[in-house]
Amino acid sequence: MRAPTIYDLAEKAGVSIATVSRALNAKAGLSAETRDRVLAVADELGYVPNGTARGLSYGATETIGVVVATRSTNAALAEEHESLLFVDAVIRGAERSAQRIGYALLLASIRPRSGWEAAKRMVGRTDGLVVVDRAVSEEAMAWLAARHPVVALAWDSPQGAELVVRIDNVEGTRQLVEHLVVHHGYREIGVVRGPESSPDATARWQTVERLAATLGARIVGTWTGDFSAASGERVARTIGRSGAPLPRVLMCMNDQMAIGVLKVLAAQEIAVPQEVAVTGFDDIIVSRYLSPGLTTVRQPAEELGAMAVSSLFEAVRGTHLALREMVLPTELVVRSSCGCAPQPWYVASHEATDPAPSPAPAGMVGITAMA
Amino acid sequence: MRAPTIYDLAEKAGVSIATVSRALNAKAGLSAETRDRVLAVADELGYVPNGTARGLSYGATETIGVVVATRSTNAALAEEHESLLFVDAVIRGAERSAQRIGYALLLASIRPRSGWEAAKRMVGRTDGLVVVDRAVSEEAMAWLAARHPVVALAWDSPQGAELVVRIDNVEGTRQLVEHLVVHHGYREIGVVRGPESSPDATARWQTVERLAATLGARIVGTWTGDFSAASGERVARTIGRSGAPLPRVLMCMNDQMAIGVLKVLAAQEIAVPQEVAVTGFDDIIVSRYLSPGLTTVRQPAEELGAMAVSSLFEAVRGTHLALREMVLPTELVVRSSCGCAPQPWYVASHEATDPAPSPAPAGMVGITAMA
DNA sequence: TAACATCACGAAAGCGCTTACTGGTAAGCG
DNA sequence: CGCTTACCAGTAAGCGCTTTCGTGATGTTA
Repeated sequence: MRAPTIYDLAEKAGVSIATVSRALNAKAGLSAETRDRVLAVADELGYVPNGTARGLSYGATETIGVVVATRSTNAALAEEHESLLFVDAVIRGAERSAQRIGYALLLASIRPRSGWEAAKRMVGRTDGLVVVDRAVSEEAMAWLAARHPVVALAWDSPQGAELVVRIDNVEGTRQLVEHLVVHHGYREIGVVRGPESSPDATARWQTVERLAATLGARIVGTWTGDFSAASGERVARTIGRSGAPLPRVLMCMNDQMAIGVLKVLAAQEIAVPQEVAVTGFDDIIVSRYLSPGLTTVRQPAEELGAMAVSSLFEAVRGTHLALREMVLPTELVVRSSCGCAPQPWYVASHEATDPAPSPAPAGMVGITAMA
Repeated sequence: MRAPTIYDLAEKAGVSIATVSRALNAKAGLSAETRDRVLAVADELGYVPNGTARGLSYGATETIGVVVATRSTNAALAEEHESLLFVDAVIRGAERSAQRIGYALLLASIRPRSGWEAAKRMVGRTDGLVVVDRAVSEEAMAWLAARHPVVALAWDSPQGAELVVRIDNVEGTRQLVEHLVVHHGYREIGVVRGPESSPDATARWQTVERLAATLGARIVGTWTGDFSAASGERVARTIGRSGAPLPRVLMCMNDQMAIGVLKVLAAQEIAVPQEVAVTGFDDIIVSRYLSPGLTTVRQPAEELGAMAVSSLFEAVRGTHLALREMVLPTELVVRSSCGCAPQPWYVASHEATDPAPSPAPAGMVGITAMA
């Protein structure tokens, strides 16, 4: 049972295929009766347009590709899942945005030893690509960007990408450090850093270092994790074993490591925030459900994805866009792990359940032409 | 700058387009020199095949669509994210499986008031569809399945779907109840149920009810949530306000509700598991990082996605498949919220960090012909 | 050496659609 | 009344690829 084509519709409606096409695409220059007749037949036959044929003829796929990285080589390991929370949110945002403009979303994941063939193939199947968080090498990025509209997401300044969409790590970190040092008066800071390879981790750490000096606090120790909760655990146990006094606050460069740290501290019955305060970065979903609730910096992951797709769309549509960088704002989220009083119940309840109006989509903090 | 086509390659290599096509697709009947010459030219020009043209000519898109639901109407609300954890894992598994067979993955989300147009459109752009967790209505499912290969994931027996892939809720629940009643000897069980509309929730609840009776335990109360952590909070506060004595164990029909419950209990300084034990279902990522670690039942979400795609592929390829149902096994995950001793550190560490060999992909517990 | 199989490649059809271009009819105008 | 214009709808080209069929060259057999 072959799927019906416009030829079938044309025959059944007694018109030409051109007319069918015009009716289906709501083009002008068709009488209302003809249009309705065609649409009725289409409905009756359960017609669905063939996307490949349409794309070939129209000259555009109306599809946008999202390229993400799956760092772990082992699909069954927890660390893979963990590191992907951010990516999942980005994908959701991208899908939402794509659907709004009538585009489809094609997904490809780059695995450690898989090479970037999957990304390459997407060039011939999409109108543009969103490459998330260094999913491919610089060279691959340059290759892709040379022949396809590409936006780099959460990636500072890759070669060739027309567009960069990222968050304002500096401002988010600044607010957090200020809260800890100025508001709480903490003077001794321990830092759980992220992987060297991560631009986010680097930007956050450099800001902590710079601001701590400025504000009169001291970095009393740094440890390096890989952004996974497991690495947070490892770091916390290392600190415990060292016998050195705990810093007054442990700033973790993302939430997942903070979660690992909190778990170790709870097991060792070290009171948070009384003995040591702990903070994260990202505001992943569960952070609010930890005890104590994790003070962190919210990163608009969905908005990033949505913004990437919509700017890509404009780049494809619009005549041509200047090289641009979009920086989305972050937001300090104060819960109780920093030493602030726990929120009263109704607040927590409100936060989690209230169908309050959506916060306006994160606006752009700055759009700067890149040199 | 137009993208190079096989015509460009043909001209530059001095052969016909047929030969180019044969070289690119590694077809037989080509001399090695010719093949290499064509491939060299393709490489030089940075050729990427046009997927739409290929699909149109070849008669298959080599794409599989995944249709998921986004229940929340408000993209910015936490509940949306929460309910999607499972879906994210499914998508990852599906993508992995698709990539392995050289397929692309197209993603569409059905939003509350968006209708199922997005799913309909996918029929013309894919070779098959995976519909997750009642993302579309029964009628829509029937419509889709009537004209496209469709597999229903985590959805009992929709009209028309050729394939159903789901987990063994009954066995997972059975193990959990047995652990609580037989091993721990708990006799008074409170149940935090999921939404009526969820087949998973229903299957789990019915199993609890049946087994409790069989094993001599009593259901001392049931409350209904909507699978979100926020609803878990609400339920826990309701229980607290009621003044009634706590059941010895609160079985939550998924992890997210358990997380909400745990948060309230922690805030009210009710000791878990000493005063009340708490369990979940799903084994989402963070469950192991809670204090106490959440005892739950692991649901192989990624495997579900992978299995759905690979069976769909076989259904498309193979001559024709009988109606089938695939049931993936669940696994009881004992942590400390049930009253078991906390795992020694090295175990937790191992669980989270060790690059141990992947557990064998979950095998099928049963493949049964559906009537 | 004739007859025939095999091999390597080219010519051309066609996948289902969009979109110029074209034409035919009715209305509007001087 | 002859002409232009507007409105509808049909004809046909072509998007970039795969694949069938055909053909000349080469190798094989009696």
